[in-house]
Amino acid sequence: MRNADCSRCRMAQEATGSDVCVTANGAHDARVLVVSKVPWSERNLKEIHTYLERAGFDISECAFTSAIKCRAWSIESNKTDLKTCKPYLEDEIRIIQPEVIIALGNEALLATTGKSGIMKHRGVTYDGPHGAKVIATISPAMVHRNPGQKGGFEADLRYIAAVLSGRDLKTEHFPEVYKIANTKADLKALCADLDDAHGVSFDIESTGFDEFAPDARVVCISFTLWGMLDDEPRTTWSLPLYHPESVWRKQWRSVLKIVGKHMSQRKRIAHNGKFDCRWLRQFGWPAIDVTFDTMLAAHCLDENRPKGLKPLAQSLLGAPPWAISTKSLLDTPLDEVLEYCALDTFHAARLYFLFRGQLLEKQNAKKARLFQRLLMPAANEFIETERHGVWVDKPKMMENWAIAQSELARIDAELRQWVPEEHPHIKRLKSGVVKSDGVNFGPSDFLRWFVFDHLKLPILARGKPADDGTPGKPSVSEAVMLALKGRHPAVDLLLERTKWYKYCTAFFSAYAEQLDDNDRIHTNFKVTGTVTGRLSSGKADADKVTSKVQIRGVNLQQVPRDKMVRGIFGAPPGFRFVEFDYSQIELRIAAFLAREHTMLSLYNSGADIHMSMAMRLTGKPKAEVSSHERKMAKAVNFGFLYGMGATKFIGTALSNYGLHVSMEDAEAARNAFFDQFPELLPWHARQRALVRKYKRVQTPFGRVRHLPDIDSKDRKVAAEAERQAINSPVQGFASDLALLSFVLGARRLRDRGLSAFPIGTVHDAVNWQIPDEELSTALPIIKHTMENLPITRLFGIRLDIPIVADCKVGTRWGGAQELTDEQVLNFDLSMLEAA
DNA sequence: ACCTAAGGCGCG
DNA sequence: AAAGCGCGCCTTAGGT
Repeated sequence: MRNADCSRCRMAQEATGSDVCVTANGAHDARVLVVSKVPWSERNLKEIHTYLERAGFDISECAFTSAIKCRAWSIESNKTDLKTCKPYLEDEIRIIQPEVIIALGNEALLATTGKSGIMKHRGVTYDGPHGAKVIATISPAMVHRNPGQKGGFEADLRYIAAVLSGRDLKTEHFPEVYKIANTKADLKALCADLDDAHGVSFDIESTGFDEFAPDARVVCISFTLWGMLDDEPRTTWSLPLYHPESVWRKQWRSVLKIVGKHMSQRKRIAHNGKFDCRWLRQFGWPAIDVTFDTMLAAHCLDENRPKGLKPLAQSLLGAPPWAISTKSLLDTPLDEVLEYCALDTFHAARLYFLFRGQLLEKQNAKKARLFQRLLMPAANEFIETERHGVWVDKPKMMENWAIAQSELARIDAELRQWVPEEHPHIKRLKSGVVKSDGVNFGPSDFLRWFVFDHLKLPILARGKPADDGTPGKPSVSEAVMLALKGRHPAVDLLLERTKWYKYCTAFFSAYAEQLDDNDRIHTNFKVTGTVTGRLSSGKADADKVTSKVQIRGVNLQQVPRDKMVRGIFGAPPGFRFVEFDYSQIELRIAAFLAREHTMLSLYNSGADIHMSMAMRLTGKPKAEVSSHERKMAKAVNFGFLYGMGATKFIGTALSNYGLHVSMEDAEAARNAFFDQFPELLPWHARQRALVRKYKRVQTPFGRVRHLPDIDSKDRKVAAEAERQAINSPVQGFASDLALLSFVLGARRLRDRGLSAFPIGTVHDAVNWQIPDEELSTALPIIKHTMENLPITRLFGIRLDIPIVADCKVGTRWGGAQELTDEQVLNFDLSMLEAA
């Protein structure tokens, strides 16, 4: 069967000797044949052995081969090569007669099943050649390129091992009792079951991400139920709603409302329930929230792991993969959709029992408290916040957008006068006709040609070198352009262009797209979005829906401070936009954690650390330091605080101030910072020692940052983990204080019967929409809440630093008026300057 | 038609 | 020898 003289494919022309037509390695009566794309190297073979053994395989039952038969280094194989080699592979399969073929990667999948699309087909069993079953997963090479895939890869292998053991995994991981509510009697029974249940996990399938879209529909809903004494799910129900085959299609809204009246169980569980609750409230449910969100729990227990329901169920419960076959739910047979949704709730319920158990363990007591007292309430509070969204001054937005566009056009026209008629980036058809003039003043290869080849300006920085060592492309970043400023008029224009370009593409156009009929933009806040505990904001979670529609998100945390942009967000007539932000919260917390007494006393005396740095750097007296210069000094202070070295400082000084700082001066500035605050370096050392010992650090509330990289042999990687160990407790604690302010502030305003509501958080600030007549009541409540958080009662923490929240009020976010403490406490509308 | 990485930049 | 931290989004470039 091996043809040592084979020359059919292009690979064979380069390969010699034993590299030509490589045959299977391993037992020739193997039960399992592992197929990769290209022939196995010793190292790869060793690696896959380890993976397989860990997953429960018996290596003596495995053989290893490849879809491409010849080993060649410089030639990339293609589909034709796969076809050419296929007879050899099929011969091998015929002779070995494996029970199961594991196809690693898309090429192996294609060669064994004829199917393509590894992410879609992974974990599914297909009939392969000569009676063998084929199950595919991703290739180890992909895991190398993208380490985040490792967990899923290992879960797939464990699943295949379980299939091989002859167990019926689908039945093992399927609800014991599964019912579909198709008749009125069923509906009645479902409601009765819901009333009797102690706990329920629920999940919807929807037609999209946006519950406010005119065509938004709930396709179905599922529930998994259990009783008070159960420690596993008992019954799972699926209720078809808006689906072409659904008996309830015409009355889906009223049917949904009926079941919504039976949701008073003690325990309500969902995976990212914020999404489902938002939709359900939109379609008539009362304000149901979730008592235990499995995504939040997963994140709280281990912030580094993937948080999707499927990866969690597969890796932690050993569940077989489940997915929906086609893109649109409405085109998928109803039974499949219902079963898919049912499995979601079933596995969410099982994850609940698992995570609840873990959170009840003694060593997780602090995490459990954080979860119960902060994360769950915050996620539930965001349901209404996201439904409210933020108001936008639409005419103003259109006006500013038009200005940005015309500025951009003006600059582009001016820049074009330096572009010659002929240049290497003109794109021509074969006929010679110009297809495109190739001019692109964005960070493109054209711009690199324009700046460095055509204008002959010097290359000041390069991008990352390629794997083969070829140098990176010349950088056209703002810092480089700033350094070239004045060398050519085009450089100045390019610097000006960046801002307008960004405003048009990233901001105004996205805002316009997202505006609803009430001139509001609804953004998504992810409570599990970061490793430190900060929130992230932007696009909706892609996990929920199998729609392919590209939806841009609006990130409320990166709105430019420029009044031109921030000034279009605000409150509609009769309301005010209010921003409360914690003053220098991270520095205060660093002072608290480091026990840095100089810094602590500075806060009591009201000194401005950033201003002193700005004066030092610019050599100007206080009165002459601009707000921009102070902001840059802030970056320097934070840089040193979190471990920045002198070299980076030189770079910052150059790109931010255009200042050429010598190494000695840089060292001096750094030394001055740490001399001023002598307790900081010992604190850095303590954090480094902590992370080296425990591989993790935590905030006072018990939020944990795991840093396994601390054991890396790469010093750079380990040093990064050390700096993260310094930063994370500060950043995490600061964001938890803001999050608690958001939760308690919203709750207290509601308890007072006010209609004011929070719009969202921006790391150390909370924004609110408040009716004019409520300002005098609401402002003092919010300020008092933020400055006197009950963290001793809730988390057993006592802070000995003053915490200060500054207040800005306006009709718009940008340009809002700062109020003094006195004005906040004794507010009167007449205090506000005319807009 | 899709995917990923990297560069760049908005925010804190 | 060299090393601020944390995000999301857009584009380009290069790939299957």
